[in-house]
Amino acid sequence: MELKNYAPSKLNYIHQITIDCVILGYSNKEIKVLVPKLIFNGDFFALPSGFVFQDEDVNDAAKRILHERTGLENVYLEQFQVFGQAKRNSTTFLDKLTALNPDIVSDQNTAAREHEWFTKRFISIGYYALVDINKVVPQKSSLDQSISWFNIKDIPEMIMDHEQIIMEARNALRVHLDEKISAFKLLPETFTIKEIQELYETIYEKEFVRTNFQKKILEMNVLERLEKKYTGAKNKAPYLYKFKS
Amino acid sequence: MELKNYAPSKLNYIHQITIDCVILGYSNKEIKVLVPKLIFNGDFFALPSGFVFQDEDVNDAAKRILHERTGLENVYLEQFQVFGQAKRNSTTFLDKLTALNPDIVSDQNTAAREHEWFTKRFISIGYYALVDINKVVPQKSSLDQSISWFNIKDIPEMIMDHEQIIMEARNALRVHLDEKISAFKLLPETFTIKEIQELYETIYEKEFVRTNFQKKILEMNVLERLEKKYTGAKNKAPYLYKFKS
DNA sequence: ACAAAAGTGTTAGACTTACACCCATGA
DNA sequence: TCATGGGTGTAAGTCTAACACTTTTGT
Repeated sequence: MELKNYAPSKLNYIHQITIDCVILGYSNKEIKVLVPKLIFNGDFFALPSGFVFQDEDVNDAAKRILHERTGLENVYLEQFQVFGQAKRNSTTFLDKLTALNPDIVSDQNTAAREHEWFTKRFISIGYYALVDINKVVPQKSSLDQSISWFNIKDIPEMIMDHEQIIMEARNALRVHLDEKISAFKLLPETFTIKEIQELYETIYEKEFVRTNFQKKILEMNVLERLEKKYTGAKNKAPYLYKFKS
Repeated sequence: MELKNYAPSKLNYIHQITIDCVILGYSNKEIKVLVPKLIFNGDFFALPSGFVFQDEDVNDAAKRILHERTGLENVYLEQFQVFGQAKRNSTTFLDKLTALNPDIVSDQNTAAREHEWFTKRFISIGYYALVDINKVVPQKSSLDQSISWFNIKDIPEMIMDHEQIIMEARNALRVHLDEKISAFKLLPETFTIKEIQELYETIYEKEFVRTNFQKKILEMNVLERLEKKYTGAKNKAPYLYKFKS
């Protein structure tokens, strides 16, 4: 494969800044991260990333990158940390990449220019996004071979410090969860209290007492009670709720 | 005045990234911010700022900038937010500056190069620092006419969005205060509980009940009780404390 | 009627808040 | 001995955690 059509150095981007998005979803009592696998030979996994155009707000760049991979707009998105270590460059990654992909660039001009772009040290601005996993149709970028959801507890080896970025995103989420719960979009439109509880238990990796959890959530006053949900199970049907808007 | 000796474009800095430091101190029941006034004609106030060297950690750059202005090392320093609006450039500031300072650069090469450096759009990484105001001997940089402490409630008009950056720093401090007991970095080596209380009241702009505050602080288990402090006042002498290390 | 799960109520303990009280200090 | 402010104790109120009780569902 060739990089002809991927030449960030030609575009009007700010240099040495990347945006890395940790896109979080929830299903099956697991927090999932949307992780692309790159097209190159060798198993390279990298967070959905991108650059900032000269005339673009940083937050808008993050929204754009998120939209490209998920097709979603109006997603909950939060800038949580800057990763700015000096040795934070792609050299190791690129060495491995070019060793495994000798034919990666044929045109020497492109090679030199893109090599210069990519071997520079990057400062990364970390964002995390919370999405309704059922609404997302993951989109590959031109550099992606595939893109899929991974359990956050079972992330493959990733390039550079991307595993650390994911873990810091989870820490930030834990800190913010309660105070911003109604903004969160990890659940479908309607849901039962049990489902919220399972979500909380997954995020914090601990269990909550059912009856107290129910009260705590209801007393937050952010839920609107809807009809009951009859599943056919031989027990009392739970109410459905949605977030007040 | 001339800019001959200040030519960031010549140095090996990362482009389009600045670090802005909100240096916070405390005295006289006021939170103070260390604000330099620039050497140019016209009243230009700007946060202590700087750039990141190619081979330098972002956090280290912040420490360096802080050290330059305060002479202090091992200061409490926290990265709190990235300011990344696209229209966040110095154009307005530079227009005003050059209008008021027509002789600012004599050498046309320098002028052009530095102009290009400064008119680009910058992404700023905001840090706040908490310092013992008595230990700081504020240092002017080569661009500063003066540097002094301002009550955070009485900040002069500043360039670009620097006033907003200060307010966001205060918000971040309020959120972090208890959990990181960072407040103690604002006090001298030894202090009374009354002094901590006044500090808290200043930061949160609200009053606390003396007796309960005392208990809360002592129960944090981070203070070591020292000798009494005899001031000559005709009342019981309070204990001095220091922060356990 | 029964098991299972949802929803509500109740009680003990922990933590907060308000304030009473005593103590040390210097005039 | 008095006024002042520091330090401690206590009682009421609020919040939290554990769990008992009641309700609803389908077999």
